[in-house]
Amino acid sequence: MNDLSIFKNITNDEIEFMLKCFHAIHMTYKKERTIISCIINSNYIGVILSGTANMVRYDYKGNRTILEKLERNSVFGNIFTMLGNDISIIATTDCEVLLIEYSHVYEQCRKNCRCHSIFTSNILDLLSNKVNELNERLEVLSNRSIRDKLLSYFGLLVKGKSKRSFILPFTYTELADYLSVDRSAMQRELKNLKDEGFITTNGKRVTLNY
Amino acid sequence: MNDLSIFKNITNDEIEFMLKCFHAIHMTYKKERTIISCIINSNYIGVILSGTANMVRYDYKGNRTILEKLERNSVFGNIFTMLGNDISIIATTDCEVLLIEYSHVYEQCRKNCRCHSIFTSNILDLLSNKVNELNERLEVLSNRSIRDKLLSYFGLLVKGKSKRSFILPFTYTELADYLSVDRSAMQRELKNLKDEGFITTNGKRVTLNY
DNA sequence: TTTAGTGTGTTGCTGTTGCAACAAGTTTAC
DNA sequence: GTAAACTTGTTGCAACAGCAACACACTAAA
Repeated sequence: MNDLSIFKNITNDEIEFMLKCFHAIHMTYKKERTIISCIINSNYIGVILSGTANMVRYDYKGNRTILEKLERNSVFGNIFTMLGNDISIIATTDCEVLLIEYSHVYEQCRKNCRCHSIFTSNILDLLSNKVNELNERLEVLSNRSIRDKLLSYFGLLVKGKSKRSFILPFTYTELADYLSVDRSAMQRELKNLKDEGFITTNGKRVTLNY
Repeated sequence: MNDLSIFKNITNDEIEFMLKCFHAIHMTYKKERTIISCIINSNYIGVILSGTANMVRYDYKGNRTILEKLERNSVFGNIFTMLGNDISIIATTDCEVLLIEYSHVYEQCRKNCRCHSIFTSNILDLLSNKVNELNERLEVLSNRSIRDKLLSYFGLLVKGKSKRSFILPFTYTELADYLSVDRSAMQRELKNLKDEGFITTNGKRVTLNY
């Protein structure tokens, strides 16, 4: 458990203690199921322990936007993204999720434990990371053409890596919904990029040749 | 000063003390000037005390994107948005800015003052707000057409208000760069919306008729 | 093993958008 | 008060993107 960002610098013993103190709930969800807190009206933080899920929104036209890909270590909840009628989280494989009521974090617990302040500081780090991710996502979406959206997103996926090659975390259908573009138009543009030699693909493996 | 979100629940006396403790710097910038910290490599938080500014990014094609409109009470800095070679903040009127080194916030000051923990908690609130704003911005940009981007953005501007009317915080040229669309195409779409009776405009005052 | 469902790849058509260009109105600075 | 710089409003044109449709994988369930 202490490999999770939310529990960074906290020992396993402390984590066990905290989970009781915070009344944390351990949930499992089958593939395709909607992950919603059983305590929908309260503020909670969810942590993905295993499996993958997509945070999605459907607009009034029925267009799906994939807001975020969630996997082990990902967090969600109202302090990160308000989940409402239009936004939901769908398990893309079987999932284990930990739910923590946020009120227990705000209200200093009686024992005034050391781990509590570390936990709060971890939440701050997670929030700061979230802001970063959103800024990157914004940079991708602010491109005016599908081509530039693709190249901008691919650029992010190789950032900091030595190889200019990666495995797409999405199906191509999902990718289109992540970039907020029409799938067939995106497919066409991918073909153009391949024909012009900018990229090479092999299934979900993409290599940038520039 | 204690009307500023970053100093919420802190008395003016305490603020004065903190500003010394944090080695805060008070800067002024003339209209059109770039607001950059004189301590560019360190982490700082900037607070706009007066005036307005735009956070902008220029892509490789020279397209400008307005990321955010800043005014009194707005904050910026690396924990919110990494300011680099491509992103900068330009004063749109004369500005007063307060710069606070973030290291002073992390490292608990020797006096272990009450206000310090309130300050940290305020930063957390600001981060959480920032995440919210970014999510809203994302919702606007994820619309596929200019029309839907406009309507989605206008919807945000009247959200929670009783009147379905507002003054645009941007010039129309800036608005196009905020929505990441071509200005003339946007102008054309605004005209369509007016012709179809969805909106009425009078200078920067926009009224929604639905 | 068959079938239903979903992802991938492709194309024609059409409406939308970006670009360039220009005129007219406004603001700012000298 | 005038010139320069910028914003607003408009249009034609060409490129692009969205939509619908279909064929062909591949996967998962019956």
